Amino acid sequence: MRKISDSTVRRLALYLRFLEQSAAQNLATISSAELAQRGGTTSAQVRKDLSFFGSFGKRGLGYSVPELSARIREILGLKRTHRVVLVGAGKMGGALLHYRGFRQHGFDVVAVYDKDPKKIGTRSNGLMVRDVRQLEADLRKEPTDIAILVTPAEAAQEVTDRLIRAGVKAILNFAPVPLAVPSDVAVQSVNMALELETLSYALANR
Amino acid sequence: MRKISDSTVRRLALYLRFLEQSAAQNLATISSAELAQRGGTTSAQVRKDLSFFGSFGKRGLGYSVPELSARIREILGLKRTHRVVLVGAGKMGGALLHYRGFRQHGFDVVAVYDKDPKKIGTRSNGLMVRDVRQLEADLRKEPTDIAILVTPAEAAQEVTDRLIRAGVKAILNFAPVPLAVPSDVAVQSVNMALELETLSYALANR
DNA sequence: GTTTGTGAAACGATTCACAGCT
DNA sequence: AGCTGTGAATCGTTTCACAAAC
Repeated sequence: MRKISDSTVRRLALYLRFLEQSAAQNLATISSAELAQRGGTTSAQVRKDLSFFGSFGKRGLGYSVPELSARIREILGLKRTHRVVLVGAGKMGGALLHYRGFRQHGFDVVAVYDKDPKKIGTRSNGLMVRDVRQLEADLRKEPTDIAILVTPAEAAQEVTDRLIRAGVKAILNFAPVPLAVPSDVAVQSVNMALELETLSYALANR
Repeated sequence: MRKISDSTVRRLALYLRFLEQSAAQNLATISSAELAQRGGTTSAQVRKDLSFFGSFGKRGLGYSVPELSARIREILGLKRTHRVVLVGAGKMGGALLHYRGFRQHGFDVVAVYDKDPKKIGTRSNGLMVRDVRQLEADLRKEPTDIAILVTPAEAAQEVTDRLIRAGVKAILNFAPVPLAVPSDVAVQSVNMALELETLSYALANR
């Protein structure tokens, strides 16, 4: 398949949000202009993004809300739920475990790992924290291809290596370091201090 | 000043991380190639990024680590500490409050707000949770231009409007909705379910 | 000899604008 | 008449490649 840009993929996910809202309001159709407005982009951009994958609209009418939702969910691989493991049972890990948005969007956190013996065995949101050394054995029994990494910086690469050995193919990284991974593994990093620094730049240059 | 792209600014913040690590190892100079490698980019990209702001290197030698650090900190507006207010004292807000990376990089969370009377008055990491309705009055006394927004989706826009009225000029948004803000206010959004969806796309298209 | 700084070239993403359906 | 789908034009970013500085 033709290479699709990361920004196109992110916008598709955004469009899907608006489509879900529109569905909740029982709207049957939506135009590229309406989708664009809510996503802070242009109607041409919306149509171009969709055109990479097919032509889903009706000229003169717009897009069928349920049909376009289904198509985008298919494109993004969201027609099934995804099992997710979380590594790092600190404050941040615990907060993410309670975040309802994951489950709502089809991402099931099925296990939590840590290496601190004080945390292993404790319960959080219905899950018992397991020893990170069990990771490979557990995933051999129940393959899982998405992990959320919420360890301190020092442990991040080591845990990443372990996750990859266990067959994980996608990592959402909250540790403030870049991860080295083979090219068939996808990583999305969220670096919170970095986000604040870009805001600092914006403030300094008004 | 010439418009600098968001990706350039993010990379500068990344370079700064590596420079800090290099400084900790007492390295005196660093080449664009070394900076590039750690940041997952190319030496030409590093030099181009820096060239928008001046010429900081020595040909044949590279860049002085302390000098380049200082320059980037200046460019990003990081030569002073920034006061930050946090709105939303839920699990996620609490986790962010304990995140040491903010303070380490010069961002001081000075107050936490919530609208839930059950949370107001409780203490978290040395800060008492205040009523969000005090926001305007508090910021009038102590102006603060960065806010971290960690409310549920429903409250996000209302709180944003309040923050803007209180003079906040930059918002790090963890609520899963786009925020409408005037053009002189900067927003960086972190949408965790969206990040997982881009990973799902990557998994579906290997 | 090494590495920067930077125009020029290549590439990629966005916007334009309009023909083609409904 | 209204809105999509899409080539063509535009705009912005990245990469190339080399002269200049050390």
